[in-house]
Amino acid sequence: MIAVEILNNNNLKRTSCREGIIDVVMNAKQALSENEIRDRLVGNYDRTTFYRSFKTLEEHKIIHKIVVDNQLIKYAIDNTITHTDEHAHFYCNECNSVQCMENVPIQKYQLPDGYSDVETEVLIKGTCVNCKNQENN
Amino acid sequence: MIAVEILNNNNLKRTSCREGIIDVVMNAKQALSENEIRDRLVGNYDRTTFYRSFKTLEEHKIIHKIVVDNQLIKYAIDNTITHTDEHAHFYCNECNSVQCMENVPIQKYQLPDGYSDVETEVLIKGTCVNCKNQENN
DNA sequence: ATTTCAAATGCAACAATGATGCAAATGTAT
DNA sequence: ATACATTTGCATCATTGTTGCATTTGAAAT
Repeated sequence: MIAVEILNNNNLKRTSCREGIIDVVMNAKQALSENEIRDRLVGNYDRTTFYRSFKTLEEHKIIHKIVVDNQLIKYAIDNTITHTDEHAHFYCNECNSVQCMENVPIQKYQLPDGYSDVETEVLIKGTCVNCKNQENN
Repeated sequence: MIAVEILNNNNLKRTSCREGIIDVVMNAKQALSENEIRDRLVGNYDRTTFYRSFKTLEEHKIIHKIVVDNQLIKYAIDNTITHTDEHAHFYCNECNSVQCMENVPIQKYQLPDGYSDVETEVLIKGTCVNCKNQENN
């Protein structure tokens, strides 16, 4: 799926800012922060425009936020776009990268009586494979 | 354990702001937002003092943050104080409350080769028992 | 109880971020 | 090509995170 199609499917106007954000996020191997995305965008957009484009894409569940300790915010393409299942996210304490663990499904949690769950977020923190390999050199 | 002991154990000076925050958070049945804690405090403290007290208590792992969608931040007493295991947190989509699910332990996730995990955060979103009961009335 | 000194507070100030109103520019359906 | 609703860019404001510094306070030593 390409950015334009995604916008059309969601009845959103195809503006270069929105298109650019989707392209960058879809092609990234890792989740990216707002600044990382802005740096990779071709055009230069007003802070407000960028902020509103993000908000729109989030509201339409095209991209989603991953928050680490309320400090670091990274964005990734949503499951509904890539047609993958809900998955855990991994945060590397060493290189501060965030990765979608597409092969690590969210497990089911047994809640006390009366509670019903709709969605579960899992953030695993540790050392990623790149940082581990570097240690061995 | 009482607030003064906790401060002593961590080699922190016993100031009324710190003591107050710990008291409020320990006695709360749910995790509280910064404003909810401030409202329940007896004294009136400068914004910076309050902010720095929070930071200190977090750094010493006396209280911990729970973040929901990077919008809502709630605080609760840390596991190391209450001597409970790591547990999932529950966010109620209806009343916006955050509760520590002390009886819902974090499950183990199998990561791809080369990844090592240190800590896992789980946030379950849904409807809490209070809100469910209200629906039936 | 008084003295002493490092630590914490309160205040000013600044940066970053979230948010809104509005005129101008742009996308898209006709 | 035209028309109109949507989006953009700019100004502006609120909130929050952060730091420097003079003053105050907690707690240890006397």
